[in-house]
Amino acid sequence: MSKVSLTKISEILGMSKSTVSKALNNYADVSSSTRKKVQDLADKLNYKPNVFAKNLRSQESKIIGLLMPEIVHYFFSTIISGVTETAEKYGYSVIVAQTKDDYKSEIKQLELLLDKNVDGILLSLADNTIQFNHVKDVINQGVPFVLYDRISKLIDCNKVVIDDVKAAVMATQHLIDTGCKKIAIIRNQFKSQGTIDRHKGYKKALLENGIVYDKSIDFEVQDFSFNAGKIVGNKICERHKDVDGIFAVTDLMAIGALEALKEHNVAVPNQVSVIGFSNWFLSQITTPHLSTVDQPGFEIGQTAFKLLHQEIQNNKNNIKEPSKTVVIPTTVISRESTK
Amino acid sequence: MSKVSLTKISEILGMSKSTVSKALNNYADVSSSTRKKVQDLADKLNYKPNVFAKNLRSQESKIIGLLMPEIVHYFFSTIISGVTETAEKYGYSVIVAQTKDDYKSEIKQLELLLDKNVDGILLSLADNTIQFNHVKDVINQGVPFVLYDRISKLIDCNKVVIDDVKAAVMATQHLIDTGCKKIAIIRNQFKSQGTIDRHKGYKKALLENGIVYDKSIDFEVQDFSFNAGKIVGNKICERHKDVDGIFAVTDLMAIGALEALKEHNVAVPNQVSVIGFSNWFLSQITTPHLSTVDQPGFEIGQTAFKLLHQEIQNNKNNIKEPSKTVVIPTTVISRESTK
DNA sequence: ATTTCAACCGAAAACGGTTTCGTGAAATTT
DNA sequence: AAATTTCACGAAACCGTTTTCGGTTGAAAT
Repeated sequence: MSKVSLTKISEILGMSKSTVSKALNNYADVSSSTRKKVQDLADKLNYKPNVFAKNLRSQESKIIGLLMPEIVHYFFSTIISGVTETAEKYGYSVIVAQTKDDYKSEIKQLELLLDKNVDGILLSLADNTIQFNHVKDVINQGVPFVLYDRISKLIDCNKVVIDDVKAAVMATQHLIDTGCKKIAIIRNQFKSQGTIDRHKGYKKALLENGIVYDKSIDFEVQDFSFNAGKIVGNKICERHKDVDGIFAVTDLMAIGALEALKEHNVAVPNQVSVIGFSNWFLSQITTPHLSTVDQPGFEIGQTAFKLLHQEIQNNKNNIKEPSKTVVIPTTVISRESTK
Repeated sequence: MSKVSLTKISEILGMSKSTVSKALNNYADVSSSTRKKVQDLADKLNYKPNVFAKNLRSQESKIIGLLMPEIVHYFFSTIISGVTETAEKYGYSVIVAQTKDDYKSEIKQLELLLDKNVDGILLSLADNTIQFNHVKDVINQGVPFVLYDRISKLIDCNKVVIDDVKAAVMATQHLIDTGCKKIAIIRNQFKSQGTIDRHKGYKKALLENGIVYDKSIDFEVQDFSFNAGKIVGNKICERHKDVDGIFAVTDLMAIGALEALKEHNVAVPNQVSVIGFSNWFLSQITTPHLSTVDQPGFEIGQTAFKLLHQEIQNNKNNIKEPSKTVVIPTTVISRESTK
C-alpha cells in the first residue's frame, strides 16, 4: 500500500537519491558495497520505480497505439495478437482501439492516442477515409507511424502489406490449374485498394492464360457480407450455368456463395470450384472446407511493430531513413472447395 | 515539433505558470480577461498538456489493462470491443494482452500491467490457473480489479459472468421443447467452472422433465475443437442411433457434430437437433444455421468496465464497498439446427 | 481614515525519478 | 612531498503539471 519511493530508500539508508538511483541503474561511480546495500533494501521493500516519473523524465511511455477498422474480425484479431506478442518482447504495451470503419472516428481515435503520448501508432485505414490530412498531421508531428494492410499510396510512411495483385493472381491461377475455364469474381465496389488490386490480379491471371474477361460475371456487391455472396451465388446458379469457378475476394462472400451452390444442388468442386481470400478461421470448418489465400495477420502485425520500433529508435538517434514498404508473402491454401 | 509547454505559455504571456494552469482548468480565481488571453494563445499554439506530468501529479494513467486467455477468439474479441468502447466514453484507454491460457504467462502479464501503473485490471482466468495468490496480491495492493467470464469463487472481488447453469438449462429445455427425448451432451473435462456449470444445467433440465440422465451419451472430450465435436458426432451416428438431440457446450464442437451428422446423412433437425453455446459469428453461417445460446461479450465487457470504473472512483474517495457479482442474462437463439 | 473583504495573481512545493556537474578524500604518479 | 588522477558520493537542475497558501490590489463598509 504505502508505495516505497526512491526518496524513501535514500532516507532510510542515509544517502542521496542520486546515489540510490545510480546504484539501481548500475552506474559505474558507486561502490559495490553501497550498491549492494541499496539493492538489498530495494528488494526487501519490493521497490518498483514509479513509471510516471520515468515517463516524464524520458518523455516516452513504452506504449504504442494500435488502431484498426474493426476489432471483432478474425483477421484483425490476429493482428492484435501479432502486435501485442511482439511488442511485449521489446518491452512495449499496446493500446487497442477501433474506428468502426469510420473516417470521423479515425480522426478522433488518433487524437486520443496522441493525448496518451504513445510512442508510436499502427493504423489500418477506415474504408471511407479518402482524405489524409489527419494522418499526415500525426506524421509531421514526428510521431513514429506505420500503416498496415489498408494503406494509401498518398501517405509517405512505413507500410506493411500483402501483394493483393499477386495473391489474386495466385488464387485465380489455382482455379485455372484445377481445370476452371469460366471464372466469376465476387467483389465489392472499387473503394479500398485491396479490392482494386485483387480485381486487377484476377484479370491479369485470366489474360496470362488466354481467357477473355467477361464483364457479365464480374459481380459487384455493396458489402463484404455472407448474404452478398449468397445472392451472387444464386444469380450464378440461375443465370450463369457455364461458370465453373468462383473467386470471392473475401472468405465470407465465398462461404455465402458456397451456401447458394449447395441449395441449388451444385456440386463443389466437381461442377463449380470456389476460392476465398484471407483464410479466416471459419474457412476451415465449412462444408466443403474452403480453399483460400492465407493473409497472415500475425506476421503482418509482428512486422508492423518491428518497423515501428525501428522508427522509434531512429527518432531517438536523430537518423532519418526513407520510408519503406514491407510485403508479406501469401500462399494459396488448397482445401476441398477446389480440386 | 517544438512541444509547447505550459511554462512556455506563461513566459510568452509574462505571467506565472500557476495562473496559466488555472486559466486552462477553469479555476475561479482568474479574471475573464486573462483567461481569454491564455486560452487564445493555447489554442493558437495548439497546446496539449503533457500527459506524463499530469500522470505523475495525479498518480493515475487513465489506462486500464484487459487480460484474456486468447485474443484470436470470437467471444474475447467482442469483450475487447465492449471494454474499449465503454472505456473511451469514460476517458480511459485499454492495454490488451493475452495469457495464452497459461498460468505462468498470466502471472507475467499481470506484472507487466502493474509496471505500467494501470488504473485497474480486467481479467479472465487462464484455464490451468488453480492457485490465485498472484491475483490476490494484485487486489491486496489496492489495484482496482474485476474478474469476467472465467472467474473463481475463491477470489473476493467484483465479477461479471453469465449464469452457465441457467443458460444450459435453457438450451437443454429448448431441445426438449422441440421434441427431443434422448439428448447427448458434448463437453470437455471438468476443469473450468463454465463446463461444470453447463453440465449441471444439462442434468437439471433433464431432471425437471423427467428424463433419466444417461452416462453413455455424456461425452467428455479433451479440447474445445471442431474435431472433438466431429468425433463425438461420428460416435453418436454409429453407436447411439436413438439420440435425437445434442447439446454441445461450445459452438465449435456443435459445428463439428453437425459435420459428422451430415456425413452420415442424418437430417438436422428432423432426425437430430443440435444446439451450441456462445453464439459465435460462425454459427450464423453453418448449414444448417446453428441454434445456440447467446453469450453477450460486448455487454459483459461493458459491464466489467463499468464495475471497474466504479471501483476506481470508490478508491479515490476512500469508500469500501463489498464485492458484487453481476450476472448478464443469456438467451437461446433458435435457428435451423433445432425446430 | 481605517477596516473588511473580495478578486486576482504568483511563489513554491509536490509528484518521483534521472543526470550533470562539482567536490573531497584516497590512491597513484611525478 | 607535491601534483595528479581516481573513486565515491551529493547537490541541484530538470521533466511539466497541479494546488496550496499568501500577498497585493482596489472597492466597499465602517
